Amino acid sequence: MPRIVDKKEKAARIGTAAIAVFRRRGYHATRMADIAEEAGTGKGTLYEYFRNKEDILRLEFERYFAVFESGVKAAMARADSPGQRLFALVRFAFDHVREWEDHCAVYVDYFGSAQREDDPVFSLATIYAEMEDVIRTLIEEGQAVREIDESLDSEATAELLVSLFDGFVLHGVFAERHAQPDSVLDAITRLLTSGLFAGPLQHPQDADGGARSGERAK
Amino acid sequence: MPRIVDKKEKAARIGTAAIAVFRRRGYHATRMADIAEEAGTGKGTLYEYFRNKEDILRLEFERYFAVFESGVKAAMARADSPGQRLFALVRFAFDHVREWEDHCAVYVDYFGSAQREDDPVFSLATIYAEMEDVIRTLIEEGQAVREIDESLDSEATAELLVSLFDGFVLHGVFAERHAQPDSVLDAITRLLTSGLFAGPLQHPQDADGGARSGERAK
Amino acid sequence: MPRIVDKKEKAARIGTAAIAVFRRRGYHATRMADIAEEAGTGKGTLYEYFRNKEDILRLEFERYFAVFESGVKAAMARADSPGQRLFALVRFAFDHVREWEDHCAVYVDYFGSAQREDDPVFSLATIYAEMEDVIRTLIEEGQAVREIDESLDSEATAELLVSLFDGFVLHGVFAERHAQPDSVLDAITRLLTSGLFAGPLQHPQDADGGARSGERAK
Amino acid sequence: MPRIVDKKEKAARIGTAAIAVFRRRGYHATRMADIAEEAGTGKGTLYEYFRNKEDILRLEFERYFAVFESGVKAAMARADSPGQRLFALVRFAFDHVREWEDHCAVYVDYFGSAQREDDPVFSLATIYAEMEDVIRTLIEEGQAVREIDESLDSEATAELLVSLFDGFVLHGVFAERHAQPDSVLDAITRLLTSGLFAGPLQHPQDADGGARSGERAK
DNA sequence: AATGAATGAGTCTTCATTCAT
DNA sequence: AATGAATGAAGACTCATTCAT
Repeated sequence: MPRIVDKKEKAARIGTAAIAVFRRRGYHATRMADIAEEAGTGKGTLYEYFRNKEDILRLEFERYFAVFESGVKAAMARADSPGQRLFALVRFAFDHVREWEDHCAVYVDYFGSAQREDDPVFSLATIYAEMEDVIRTLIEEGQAVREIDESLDSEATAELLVSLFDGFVLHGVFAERHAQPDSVLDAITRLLTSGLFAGPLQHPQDADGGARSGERAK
Repeated sequence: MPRIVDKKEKAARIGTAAIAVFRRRGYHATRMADIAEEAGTGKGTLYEYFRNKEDILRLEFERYFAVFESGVKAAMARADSPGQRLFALVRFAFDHVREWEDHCAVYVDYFGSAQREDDPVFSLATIYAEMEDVIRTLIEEGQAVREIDESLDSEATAELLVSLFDGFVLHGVFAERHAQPDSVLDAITRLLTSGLFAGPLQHPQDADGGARSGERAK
Repeated sequence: MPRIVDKKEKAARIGTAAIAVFRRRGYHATRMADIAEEAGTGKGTLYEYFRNKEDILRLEFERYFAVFESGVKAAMARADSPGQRLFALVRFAFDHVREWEDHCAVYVDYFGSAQREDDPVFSLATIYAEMEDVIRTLIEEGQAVREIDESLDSEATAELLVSLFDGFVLHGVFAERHAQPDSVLDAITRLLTSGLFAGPLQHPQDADGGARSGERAK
Repeated sequence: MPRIVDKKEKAARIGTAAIAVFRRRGYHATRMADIAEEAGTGKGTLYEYFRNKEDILRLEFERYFAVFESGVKAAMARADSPGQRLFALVRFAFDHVREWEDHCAVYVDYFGSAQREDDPVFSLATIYAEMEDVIRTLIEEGQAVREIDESLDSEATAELLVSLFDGFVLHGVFAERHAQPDSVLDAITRLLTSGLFAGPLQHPQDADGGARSGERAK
């Protein structure tokens, strides 16, 4: 008999509004009043749907991540070889990030300062570790069937790919993108496929003493 | 005269202390009192050397960036071809980042939320744009002398490289690194040189309708 | 007509529920939502029966006090001499308090902080003054018929008895009672009847200068 | 080199101011701003000396209680027999309460609602239990040397005395005192010494069925 | 009549910054 | 020059009360 509301939908509206403001002003600079205003409600109403400021972010993150996870699964299910699955995974991840750009920017902001390794759902470290594991396995499977170059260090390459992904996200936050995102994706494809150089590169001798270098170039 | 040396040194001590605490607790969570304690001074003293909290970060950033810039110049001066200069630049950047890891982590934290396009010294966007410009030019020069594959989109690839760099930084902040940093650098070298795959990859047909895809793969 | 019965009964249910929660959590810490939950209604419903939070307490207090007043009258009507009326009054008061223990505890809580001398029904000061008046009169009547020791200061003794009563209440709130309430009542009876000591007590000389003491002991 | 302050003294000033305002407005209704104003400082300053609102009360309570405890010891040391020690204790307690009237009123307010049995320093129940123990022991010692009537129930009487004390405090909070406090103290002395009545009282027959009564009167 | 969703006034608490010493 | 005591602006959060349904 009181007002009837779709609680889920209203929570979603608030969550979306919050992400928008977080993106605009940054998580820390955002006041609850800002979120309320953006969502078109009173301050108190926010607390009917979320326990506190951090909780709004957490719940949005869970939503974001659930979509990501199921998307990854679907994308990989459509591919037939380890290498193609790897490709599908990379492609999906980059597309997903572009679609959830605001969320990503906010997570960089938020996780950039807070290490909360206690909460596994909210722990980027855990999520990254899982991602790297999946990728590493794909690389190794690809190597087993000679689809991927056997000389690759699978662990390092997995980390590299996740880093590349992170960089793509971060770049969208820090810098204005000048090139078309599509063309950057093409460049990534190109890079993964055949590297940058036209032919074997003549490597420079390490001039700084080579302390950290070793036998890096082939 | 000795006064001046003292001043500089004390400012440096405070700056270093601040970065250390920022890294540990995050910029926002760090209180001036924390910095003072870490630096072994009183709170009030901080304001003898810096205008405010943000100023401490800004000045450290300038120091970081000055070293970076001169290092880039030196590294490039030692190489003889555009491709090698590009390589030298990438190598130096990654080494530099590892050496200034705390600073980088703090910048991710700080710039992750604040967009201050007003202040050109403090604007990552500007700095990134410059970096990308240098890299793009190198790529184009490399292409002119057929050292670098002419089919590369120089702008997109420049952005990609900077992103890769960002990702490397970010990953150190967000995730624990599992692979040795050196082996990741090797993987990067490897990737730049010849891509991931053993031979031409058979690309999957895009199953999701290809809305965003176009003719991405060659 | 049945509506009216319902109304009264529901108000009573809410009032009882409120007292129970007030007792458990304290008046200030109790939220209207708690009362609603305890009463098995919605929050809004409370306001159909009471103007506000304080009003719930006020109305319960009036109910409590009405029962007390009529009980006092009945008890005194059954006794035949001033001294016996005094005894009956004391006995009834203590019994009443034990029966309405939760109410009493809540009043201590509530009146402990709020002085609202504006509302005479709700003013403990007024009620106490009346009680003391009744007792003082009884004492004086008892003294007139030589039933009560004439050397007693009737006003001070009246206040003492009310204080003793208060203390009994308060003690139930503050401390866990260790002795059986019945045995405490017995001790009170005993005390009123013949004091503590076996014979005349040799009073100590006041060593602290006796500023406040004077010739207190006979 | 910064402003030099007697931290102890300033904390004391704030504590005293706080008690005064708590007394006037009640603990719950008092805002930190009120305390600050009364103490003649800014709001923030309060937090330099106390962790939070409750802490102000807690620390004042500890001060109050320390004085009480040492006073009790001193008073009892000056008396030579159990009965006289009991008297000295009672006298001191009542005097102390009058001197610390504001504190007592505030404690009634505060403890009236909050049961915090977790915190042993702040637990009235513990303190009361200790007091009752001391008194009970005194009574029993007095009985052993036939100074105190052996028919007394020592536990119940101890509780009664503490209750009487409580009541005296509470009465000062709830009601305006009409009789002179000194004369109430005299009445207490009188009561303890020889009860209220001139001779053996003819007890009324319990008319209410006597469910709770038993053989209370002699 | 009954309800609980909505609200914003009100409060504690934090902390960057100032400034007397 | 160095300090830390003082401060108040600012912000998260609570909860009595209102009111649309």
